[in-house]
Amino acid sequence: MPDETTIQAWILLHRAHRKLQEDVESSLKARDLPPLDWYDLLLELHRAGDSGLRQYEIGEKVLLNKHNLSRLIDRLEKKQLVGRFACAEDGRGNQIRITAAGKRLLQSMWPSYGQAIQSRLGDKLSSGDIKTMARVLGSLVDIGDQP
Amino acid sequence: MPDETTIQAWILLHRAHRKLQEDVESSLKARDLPPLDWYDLLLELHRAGDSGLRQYEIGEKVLLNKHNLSRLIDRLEKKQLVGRFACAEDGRGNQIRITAAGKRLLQSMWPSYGQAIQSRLGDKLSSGDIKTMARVLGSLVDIGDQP
DNA sequence: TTAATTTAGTTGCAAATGCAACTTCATCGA
DNA sequence: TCGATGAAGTTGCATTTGCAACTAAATTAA
Repeated sequence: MPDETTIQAWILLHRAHRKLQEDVESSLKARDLPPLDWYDLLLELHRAGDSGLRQYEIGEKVLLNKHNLSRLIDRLEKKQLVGRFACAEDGRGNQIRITAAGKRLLQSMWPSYGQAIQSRLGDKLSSGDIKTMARVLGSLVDIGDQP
Repeated sequence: MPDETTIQAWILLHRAHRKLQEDVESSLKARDLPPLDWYDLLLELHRAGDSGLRQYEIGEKVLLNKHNLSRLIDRLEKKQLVGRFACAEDGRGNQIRITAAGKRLLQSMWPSYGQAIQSRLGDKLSSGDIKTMARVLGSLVDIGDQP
């Protein structure tokens, strides 16, 4: 059973996440920009370059399950921000690629998004604490799923 | 604008949260137990004692906005886990109090919940890292909302 | 005191999420 | 080589969330 500090850390992970998420989300919305998920996904595709990514690869990166991802991509595709293309190696799957409009959106979101991150996180913590936070959370994410 | 580490910390906050949340949530569901939010809310009410809490007080604690909280309480009330009572001091509001059944549920959830937290968090990090994580995240949550 | 503004909470509606079932294609083992 | 099993995505349906508008009571201001 977890000790008090572990419980506290768990609860704070929730609350910190919820608070920052809502803050940043609402500052995007105030500028009529799409939600965070869109940015996340487009950024991964942008980084992936011209070959794009398979859906399951995106899912692994952004930790989104396949049915929600499928519908998220539906929305982005409808706005012409990404494209679905048949996959040569695997007839079941498809390659997802970012479009020029997708890249433009990415760029146009960054000023607001970056500023929100900076004011909610960067300005609130010392750079040492930020580094520590990244290290500790990173080890939680990277660790496999062995029970 | 945020530096690379800050961006990384931000992204990892999301992914760590999502991963742990889904893990724990699914291990509750596997035992036919209600979701995390229920536990959170019931725990706050339990801690608050016999006088209960106003809805807005709960909202501040669990960082839930009022309309979602209102409906969360609807669900708990329907299951007789909490009760809504008229508030003497303020005719608009109501006091929320946990019922005996609510306390029983809290107890029955703890073994699964606690174990999930321990295996996902407690066992993965050193106790020093957990303490650090609690401290850093805590400072993010506590800090007020000055822009 | 009365009118204007805020605050607590609720509700209707649209959008997003979770779950389970389904289709289609790959792959593995006999 | 073929049949069973599994993986990649999609979709229907129920639940949950977010947004905006609403009611009702408290607070403030004139």
